[in-house]
Amino acid sequence: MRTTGKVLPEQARSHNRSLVLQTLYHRGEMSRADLSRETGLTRVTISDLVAECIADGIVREIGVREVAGPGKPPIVIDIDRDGHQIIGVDLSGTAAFQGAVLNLDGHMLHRRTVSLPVDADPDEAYAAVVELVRELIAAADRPVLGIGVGSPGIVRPDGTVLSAPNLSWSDLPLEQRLHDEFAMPVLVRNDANAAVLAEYTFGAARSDIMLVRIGRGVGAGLIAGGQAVIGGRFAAGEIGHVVTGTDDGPLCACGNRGCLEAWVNAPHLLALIEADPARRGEILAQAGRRLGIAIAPIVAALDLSQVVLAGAPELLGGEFVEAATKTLHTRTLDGVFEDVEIVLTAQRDIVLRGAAVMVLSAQLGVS
Amino acid sequence: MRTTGKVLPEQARSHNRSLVLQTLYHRGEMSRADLSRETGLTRVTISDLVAECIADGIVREIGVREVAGPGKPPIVIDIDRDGHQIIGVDLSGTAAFQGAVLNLDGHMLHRRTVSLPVDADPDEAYAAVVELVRELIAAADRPVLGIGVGSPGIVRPDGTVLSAPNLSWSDLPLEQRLHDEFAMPVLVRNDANAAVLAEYTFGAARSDIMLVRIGRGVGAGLIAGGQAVIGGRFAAGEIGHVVTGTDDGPLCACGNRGCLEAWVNAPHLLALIEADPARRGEILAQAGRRLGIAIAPIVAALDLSQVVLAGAPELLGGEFVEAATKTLHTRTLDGVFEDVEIVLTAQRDIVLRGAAVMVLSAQLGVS
DNA sequence: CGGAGTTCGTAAGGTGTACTAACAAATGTG
DNA sequence: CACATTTGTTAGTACACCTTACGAACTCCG
Repeated sequence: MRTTGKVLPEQARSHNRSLVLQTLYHRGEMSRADLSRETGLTRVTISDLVAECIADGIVREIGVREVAGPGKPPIVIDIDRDGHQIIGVDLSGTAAFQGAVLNLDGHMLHRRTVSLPVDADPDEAYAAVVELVRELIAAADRPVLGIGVGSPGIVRPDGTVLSAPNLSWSDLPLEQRLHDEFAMPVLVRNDANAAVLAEYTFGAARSDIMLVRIGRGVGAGLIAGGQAVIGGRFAAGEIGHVVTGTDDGPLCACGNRGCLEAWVNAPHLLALIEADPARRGEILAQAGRRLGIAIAPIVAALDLSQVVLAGAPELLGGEFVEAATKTLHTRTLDGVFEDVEIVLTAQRDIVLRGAAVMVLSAQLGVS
Repeated sequence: MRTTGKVLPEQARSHNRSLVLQTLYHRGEMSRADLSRETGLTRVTISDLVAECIADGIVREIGVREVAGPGKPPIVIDIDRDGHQIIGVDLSGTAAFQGAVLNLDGHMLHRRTVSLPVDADPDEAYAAVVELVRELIAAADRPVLGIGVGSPGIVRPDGTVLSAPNLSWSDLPLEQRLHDEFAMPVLVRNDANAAVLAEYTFGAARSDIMLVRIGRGVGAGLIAGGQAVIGGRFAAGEIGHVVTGTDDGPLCACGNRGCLEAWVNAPHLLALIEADPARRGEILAQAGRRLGIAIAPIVAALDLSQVVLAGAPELLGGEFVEAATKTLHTRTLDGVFEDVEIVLTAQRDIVLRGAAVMVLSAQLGVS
């Protein structure tokens, strides 16, 4: 694969520092000697790296571990999970923006919401984001590590929102403008990409997963081989308007017929169920089958271990996920893909927590 | 993303060495000063790295460039593209195995073939591979950099063929056994993965592509963000038995109906055309549409820039690729995926050349 | 035609990173 | 209580890349 760029000793050091933090983050409290065994770096190097992290206030010494057996008792250290805080923002709501102050573990400490006027113009929407972030920074009671934002639409890796129809944004350098405004690290990414990061970091750690968000629209975030998939046009995961099946289907807002989003969007399903409550199970199963049809080629092509759904559990939880799983299995090769799971995420506020992971990853190298 | 492992200074050096070779490989002849500007490393470091590569016989000084302008004329250096040779092997044929000796540019210097008895048992098939490699090594007239093998079936990253039904192989540690046999670097990978590497290295350099091989079977190799996609079960690209469409379809060898492979495999298309030559165009267009249906979700999910087809050009070249492209565009979101191309590869012997790239990549860090 | 300026490649010495070797501190074991 | 074991630190070494400086070879211009 293409070599990316030169590596200087300094960068190697920061890589090893990230390795230490990553290990501490996921394994929890441990001694320097444990870290040395875990990472393969020598105790001397670990001591040096840890001293640096302690000086930065990222790591702290907990105390001495009482241990049976010979030898000097180890000093237990850990990430100082409450020493810094992260601002997470979710712009995917239709009527309001959600925000939260989180600790480094991704736990929500304070929540804020700003409602968005109907048909808000781009500047109003931006002003609402700024107001939300300002409130959150005021609510934070520890140094803030950075601001993570999950935005709908297509977002460039530099945090420019190329197009977000719901917010009437196009080519908005949101990350840059928020950075200028608040003078701290800012990361802006697509909402579904943020969500899959949360699942990857806080959920069962598979290295190949797809997370499908089903709400008013449908969008996915993908991780392949432990790497987020971005795409050449930064539009990876935009599967909402893939035509699903060869038998026509409902009319979609985009003008086509049979788009996945037209089949399975939440308001559509709720309307169908309200019109005929008795057929609820059948309606949900039909929608689940359509999801299975759409994702089967993706699961096979990427050899995904797991597909995670995020959306209203009362819609997606029962007949929907069962029908989707069954359809996925009947439409892919037996013996290889028969153990692929479709599950609902256990995470609440998955975009907010994903936005926090973005900051963790960029600032500490942890995810 | 998960940090992979510790980085020692020695590894940083080998990374930078690969960067130098990579740059030289793709840009061709240039001076040390050019390399310094291109890579960002200083002239001093470049001189050091280049000296090491020259000592290893990988790089050579070509001569002094005649140049207009002031300053000392540069000494032009380049990869010694004919100083070493690579053995490439393609096991995807049904009646015979193909092999070749290639130079570092991927040009074929000598070809060999061994025919495979019908219903060969696993040991006979393995013996045929050994014989082929032995002949190729004898034919090579420069030091051999390594042996690359593209095998059908599911291949683990360590070169163990987990299952290759056509060859009756299962859990065959082919890479290890060939390494024991020939005492030189050996790389065994899936044939479609090898093919996409060839396309990536020698074709137009997009960083997100899928290559679909259509012959007796259908298989794909994927590169996302410049990284080969492997998959949790090492089965990425196994899209042959994805059911395509919701209107039944032809019976597949696997027992299902409507698999992509059942729709578009070459013998099937040839049989249909022979039965009714007048409908040739219609038959090919129908098959192309099925391919478009199957890959549309994959293109959208990964945001691929290009889908490359490898197979018989007389089948895939005309109506097939046109219908596939049109279907892909009508089934994905307009304005985002409308410029995705489906093209036939310009490469001949793409698996052989991909096998050579595997060796280049492993030994020199070049791809 | 000779000096100034430019570019290339190399040499010498400095900085940063991780390593090995060795040691003090704190504990369990015979 | 001597000894082994484990932890964390100190001292010195190896390595990679850097900055600075210089000789070589060429062009340009007075």
